[in-house]
This record gives sequence, C-alpha cells and structure tokens, in this order.
Amino acid sequence: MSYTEKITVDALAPFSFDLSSEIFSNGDRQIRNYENGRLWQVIRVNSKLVLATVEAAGAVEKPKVSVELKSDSAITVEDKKQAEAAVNALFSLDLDLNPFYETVKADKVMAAITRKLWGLKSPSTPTVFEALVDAIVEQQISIKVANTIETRITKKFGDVLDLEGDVYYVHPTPQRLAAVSTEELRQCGLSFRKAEYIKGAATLIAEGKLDLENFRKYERSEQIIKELDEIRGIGVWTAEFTMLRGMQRLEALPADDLGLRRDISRYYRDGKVIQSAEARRIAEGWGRWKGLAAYYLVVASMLDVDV
DNA sequence: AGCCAGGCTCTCG
DNA sequence: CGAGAGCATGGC
Repeated sequence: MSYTEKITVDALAPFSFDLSSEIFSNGDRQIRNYENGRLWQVIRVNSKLVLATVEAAGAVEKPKVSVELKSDSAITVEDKKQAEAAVNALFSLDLDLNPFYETVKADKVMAAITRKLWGLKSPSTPTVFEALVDAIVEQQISIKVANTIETRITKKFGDVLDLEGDVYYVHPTPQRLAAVSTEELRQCGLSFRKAEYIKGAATLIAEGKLDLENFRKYERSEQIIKELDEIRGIGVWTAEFTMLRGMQRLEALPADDLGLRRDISRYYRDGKVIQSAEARRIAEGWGRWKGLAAYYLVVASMLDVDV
C-alpha cells in the first residue's frame, strides 16, 4: 500500500524550475533524476522516507512548484510541513537572486550569463553531511568517476523506500557510515584513505563531537572553513564545496578548483589555462556572490551557453 | 594502452 | 619545512 499527498511551494522570483533542475539530468532513477520536466528524490521527513516528485507551476516571475509526496505509510500534516521545507532547501527556493544580479551588472561577461540563465538557483543537499561526503569522494578524481562511487555508496548503505516494488534509496546517515568498515567503503571504489576520511567524519558526528548542521548558524564563513579544515581528510577545497553545496552559503570561491578554473577561463580568457590567483582577480566583481557566480559558469558551460 | 582526473596526507631529505 | 609520492577507478 502506498500513500499520496500533494503540496504546492512558493518560490522567490525570479526562479526557473527547468534551468535549476537541469543539473540533475542523467541521474540515477533510484536516487534522484530530472526527466521530462519532473525531478524526483527521496527525502527524510520526521525520520520517515517520502518520495518527492517536483514539477514547475506558475512562471519565472511568479514561481511555484507542485510536489507529489508518496510513502509506504500515511503522510501527516506535520510530514507535509517538513517536506515543504526540504523541497525549499533542495532548490534554494527562498534565495533572492536580485542582489546577485545587481552586483554583477558591471561585469559584462557575468551580466550576459545571468541574462541567459535568468532564474537559475543553486541546489543544495538535504544535509551538510551529504555535501561533505560528496566533496571527499570528488577529491582529485574526475566528476564522472566520483558520481559512480557516490551512487554505489548510497545504494549500498543508504536507506530504502519500497513503493510497491519501485525501490528508491536515500543518502546514508552518519550513524550508518560510522558503523561500516573501511573495507566495505573501499569496495565502492574509494581509496582506502578516503574511506578512512568518510568513516572518520561520520564517527565524529555519531559520537556527538562534530555538529555539521550547527555551522549554518555561524556568522563568518571563514570560521566554518577553518573548523572543517582541522578534520582529517578535509582541506580548504573540500570545506568550500561542503559549504557551498550543503549550506547555501554562496560567497566562497573555490579558486583552486580545476574545473572552475577551466570554466572561468572559457568565458574570460578564451580557454587559456589560468592559475587560482587570476581566478580570484576575475571574481572580484562578483562581490559576496562568488560561489553563486561560479555556479552560473559551471551551468553555462554544461549547457554550452555562448555570450 | 597509458594517463589523467574538480586533493589530501604522509614521508622524506 | 617544502617537495613529492601514492591513492582507486572510469573515460578518453
């Protein structure tokens, strides 16, 4: 037996659901995917698993999304409330893009890109922990390899939602990853080192020695990066990506990132390889929105946008 | 077939 | 301390 509910969630304008979902194309159908105008993913609400299928409603300047919720037990009013918050966070629906657009007006290139990607919001992971695990997996290896490994981790250790034979997986909890052996993690394709980093961080959380969610309350981003950097296996690069993708803190610029330097160079330097110092110089015009601007470049490059 | 890919730690000298 | 090796694996 499965139970279905529908909710509608408002977004702050402008918001383009289609543009913002594009990044989820070609995902794993049992974890998260965007296909034919619908994005679906399992979310945790009140320690229950619910499959959320999200579609556009309204328009870019008056945006909403409609969400179908499905679970294997009855969905309560309280569940619906939490699901709304989860969907909101997933797409950063509350993010106001206007100050960002205003800030980059003087930068001809970025201004042109924002016009073409009008309403694009950066997604975020449901938990900071998920963003951290992803960032560790992605250290040094190509994104494609990393995605394969991330999928294996979620399918092997994640929780399962079975909707009348349709099986979905949700990213594992820190408690679960703290309990698995490094050898089991390594079998997902991780190096032994990275298996240790992930298990180590998960263990700190499970033992109450690290509270990633609490970082959201911090005033200063540099302080978050500093504290994350002190954990074994986490450097500045990993800390910045964790913050950008896990906490919707969009000011950090991961200038050391290879892929980002490629994207900056594509739009600002005719594809010539640049060093991080030059990336920082170019990013000066992006104000406190450097991470968001960087995301615009990533998506522009992915969609092959010309300026 | 190699070689490299959105880093980090550990080990040497 | 600064430099350099080693790491796993899929894709080109």
